[in-house]
Amino acid sequence: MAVTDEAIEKIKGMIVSGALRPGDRLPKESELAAELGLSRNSLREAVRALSLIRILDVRQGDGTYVTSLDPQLLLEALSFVVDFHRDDTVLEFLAVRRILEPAATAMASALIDDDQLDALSAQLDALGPAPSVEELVACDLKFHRDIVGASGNSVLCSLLDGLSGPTTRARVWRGLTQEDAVSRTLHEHRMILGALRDRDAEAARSWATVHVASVEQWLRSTL
Amino acid sequence: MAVTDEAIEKIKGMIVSGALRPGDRLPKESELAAELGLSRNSLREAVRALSLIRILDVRQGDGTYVTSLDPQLLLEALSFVVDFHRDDTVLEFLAVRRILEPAATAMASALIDDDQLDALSAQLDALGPAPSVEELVACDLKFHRDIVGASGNSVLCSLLDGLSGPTTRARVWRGLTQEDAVSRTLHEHRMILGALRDRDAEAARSWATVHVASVEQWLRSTL
DNA sequence: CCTCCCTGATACCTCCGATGTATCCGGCCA
DNA sequence: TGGCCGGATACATCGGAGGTATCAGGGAGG
Repeated sequence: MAVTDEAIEKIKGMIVSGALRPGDRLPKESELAAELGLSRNSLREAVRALSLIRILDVRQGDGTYVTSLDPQLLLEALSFVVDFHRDDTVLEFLAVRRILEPAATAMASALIDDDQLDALSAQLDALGPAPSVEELVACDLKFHRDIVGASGNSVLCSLLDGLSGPTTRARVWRGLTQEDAVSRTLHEHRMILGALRDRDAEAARSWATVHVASVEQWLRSTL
Repeated sequence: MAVTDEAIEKIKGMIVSGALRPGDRLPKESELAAELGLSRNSLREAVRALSLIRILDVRQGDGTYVTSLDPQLLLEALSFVVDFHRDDTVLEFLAVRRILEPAATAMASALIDDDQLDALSAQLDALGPAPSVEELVACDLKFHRDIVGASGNSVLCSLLDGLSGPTTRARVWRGLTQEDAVSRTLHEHRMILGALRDRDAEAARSWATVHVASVEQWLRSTL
């Protein structure tokens, strides 16, 4: 195995074993390189790779630190990976989202509090009578993100966040090509919100399923 | 932004835009470095980072290639990230798996063919009367992987594969500490298989839920 | 006495050039 | 024809030099 890969494994080992804790500072490049038995150049490759997936946080002039290792942070890297997928696999991502999103919405129905519900209502009302496509997509993303965030499972939340990336483009196209998609989407949002207010987990789950499935159906017929 | 990060973005852009296709070979280090306007050393950091998450495949003495970009390959990187999570977030991962696995099992009930069902049966029968913990865990992983693989959704399959990593340790502990876990697990496996043979999606979903939930419950009571 | 600016130390950033090593391919020999 | 061998190619690794961002501490000014 290459020395750089060894270094990646060793640093990973130090973190997993607990020798390095979240927020800890690593020895400076030259020291760590000497400690691991490789050149600074090769060590930098290892650090850069771990930095890309948010394991390490490098700050010039300061030092290199272990990140918080929060699920949210680590799964952020997922969206980077997801960006590389071509359109023909978008349907598979959407199918997974269709499984997760209804479950998350149902979970949220039991945990979301009144303040959050009011905020969601205000958010929907804030949309003008003729919103732009960009506004609509942003609102849609925030609406679902807030609900999933109330599910109480940060892994689930981050995962859905990452998976929603590739469907965003699809939503834009849909807004551009399908006229009644806007009003239908807003209606579905209000129905989901209503189900959450009623603490009706099954209704919330069903409306979320309908919501994702409509995008899926449209996309399937288009490709 | 640092030149290395710029290089990462540029290479990503070349792939996403289609200028570089899966399997394509990149220009050699020195040429690509000149093309992107940075040193070979800095370029190597970018390439190494993209190599860690399976976007690029570097072969010494040959060249650097774009991988197939299959969802399976890219989500392999997920398990690397998941390894960094501490035990206190295992429950959240397990909760996500509890959502996905039943859905995948239900999907498989409609698609799995007789040969695959026979293979699963043979696999369960192959376990001796007193299997070791390692054998049991390996068998358990393979059993679920094969079923999820029959769901027809490779993204779902890879995702579950990645998420199952951290629960593996839990399963080992369980096998070590809970006496009747072995026979109960095997019984649940047979019931899942029976539901698949009957093409009974709802029964398959329920047995899969029971299966994951039992691990979740045990883990919750232990931590 | 407190605040602001400057300066030095520290640590990462970027580059260059050289050497080692694995792979591929074409020519040579049996 | 088939296998062996050496050159060409491209990545792997190294050591050092100069640049830049950050932080902490000291001194001038209010």
